[in-house]
Amino acid sequence: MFFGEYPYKVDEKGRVPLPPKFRREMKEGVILAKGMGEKCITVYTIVEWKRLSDKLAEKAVTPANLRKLNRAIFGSAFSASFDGQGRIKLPDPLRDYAKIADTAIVVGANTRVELWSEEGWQAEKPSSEEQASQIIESGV
Amino acid sequence: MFFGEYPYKVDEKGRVPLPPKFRREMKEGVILAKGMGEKCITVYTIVEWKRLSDKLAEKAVTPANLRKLNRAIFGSAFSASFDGQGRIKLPDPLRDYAKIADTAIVVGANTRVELWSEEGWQAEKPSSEEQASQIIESGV
DNA sequence: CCCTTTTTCCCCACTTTTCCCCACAAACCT
DNA sequence: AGGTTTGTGGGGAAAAGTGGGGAAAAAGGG
Repeated sequence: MFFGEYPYKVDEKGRVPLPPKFRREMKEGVILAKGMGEKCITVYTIVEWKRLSDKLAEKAVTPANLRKLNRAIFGSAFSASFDGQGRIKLPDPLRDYAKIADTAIVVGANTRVELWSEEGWQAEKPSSEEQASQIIESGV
Repeated sequence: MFFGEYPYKVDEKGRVPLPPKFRREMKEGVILAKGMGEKCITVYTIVEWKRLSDKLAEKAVTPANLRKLNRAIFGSAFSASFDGQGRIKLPDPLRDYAKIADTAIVVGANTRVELWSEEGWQAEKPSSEEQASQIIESGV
């Protein structure tokens, strides 16, 4: 379970730390992929990634469909592991996609972790909060 | 069950005590999150947090919806535990959000606890009392 | 195919923050 | 009144954030 919002520096080598609490649930490394729909990088634990890709595969009705799906999902995914300081290297294609320059906002989103550029996060946050408050006001 | 209203100092390290009576129901630590709608910090027991987040997740109708919800709810939540003196460290993003400077008003609100800035609480209290008396007058 | 250049990865180093512990004074309870 | 609990402050050890050097591996060009 991942919580919270943490700003981290991305150094010249493209490395970003994740919070120690997150690392402890990611000992076997992580899968980095494009955020679905959103301009961010999604960080999956290995088990979460397996669950997701299995679930998607079930949904593909035709073989051609499945091939396209696999291409899209696996084509933009990279595995990564931590260096001695708890950092991962962001693959350039993903870093470009999310427009992350020298600061990354690490956001815990329950089963997943997301990496945002400062600007991207400033834009997304209100929209997510809006969505959330609608659901909350509809009665909890 | 949490009662009452207590002012506490926030020290230079961002630590706030909770009343001993509250602590005793929070031995396994707490989850701090943004007040929903209000500019305060909400303190949940672990079980209360689980109940809330599960309930919210049920309400999401689409995957995109659920992603935004998780982002908003979990992204602004932090886990915390008590030091030897019964204090917790307020995460900077939440402290900023609630505009808590050097004094926090700790308010017991039945299943939850809230942390307010002095000014925020002065503004909110009359509005809550007003609302409450309307509900009470409508028949208890 | 080999040599050069670039990238990756592991290690070390420094600074800041966090967390755990101790200390004291005020309040409370009996 | 005396002992216990609680509010408040701070010191110091440990952990985390940040930056960089250099060997190994990969890529690219002649």
